[in-house]
Amino acid sequence: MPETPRSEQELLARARALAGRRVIDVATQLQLSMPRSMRAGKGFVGQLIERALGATAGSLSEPDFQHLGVEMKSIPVAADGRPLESTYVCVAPLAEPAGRFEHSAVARKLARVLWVPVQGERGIDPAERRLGSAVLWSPDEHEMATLRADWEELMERIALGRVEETTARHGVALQLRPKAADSHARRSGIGRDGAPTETLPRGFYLRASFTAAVLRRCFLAV
DNA sequence: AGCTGATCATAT
DNA sequence: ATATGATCAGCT
Repeated sequence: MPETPRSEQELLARARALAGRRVIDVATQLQLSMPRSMRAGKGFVGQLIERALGATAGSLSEPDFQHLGVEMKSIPVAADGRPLESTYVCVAPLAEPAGRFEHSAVARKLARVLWVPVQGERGIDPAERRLGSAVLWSPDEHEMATLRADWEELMERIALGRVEETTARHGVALQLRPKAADSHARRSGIGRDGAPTETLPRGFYLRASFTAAVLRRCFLAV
């Protein structure tokens, strides 16, 4: 297990040293065996890269590299570099939705992100998928405004007890989607009358259309 | 073909 | 139990 990087530059250098390598080679080096399938190992590649880079936050509600304030996200991409999936950000607070965007978990996690592209096409054997060149990103003014507007809209709906009628169709960049073991999971929330109720746990996700624009901008600058 | 709602594994 | 890491599968 590598030590945690001491600077952003060191983190980026380490991440870029992974570029071009296959998932199975990184796994072998860390003495990890491959899951039977991506269905059975959904988080495997992300956790593999966290280990390879020396992330520290575990399952805490903190950026992966706490001392650097950097969140690492592996992102499955097609041959043309476009993301194939949305990106999970964090759980949505359904019971105590007060607060300002600047202090939200969404804003803290997205303040600085290390994107690590990974070949994600379903036709490629998971073991054979290659890592791409990582990029560091912070939201620009426009991206930040979009994220804030989405967050405020979604949080307002939660606060007003309208989470049940809020779907993944809401939000330009950020969406609210189920985040649970299954559809029977329940979490405290706010009901239509403003009274406490039980509802399906949800998380904030970035739409693939948004991360596509982010990656385009990052790779243009490189 | 893209997207939404559902789901799988692991850490603490 | 609830956070993290995500991808799957079926519908539009």
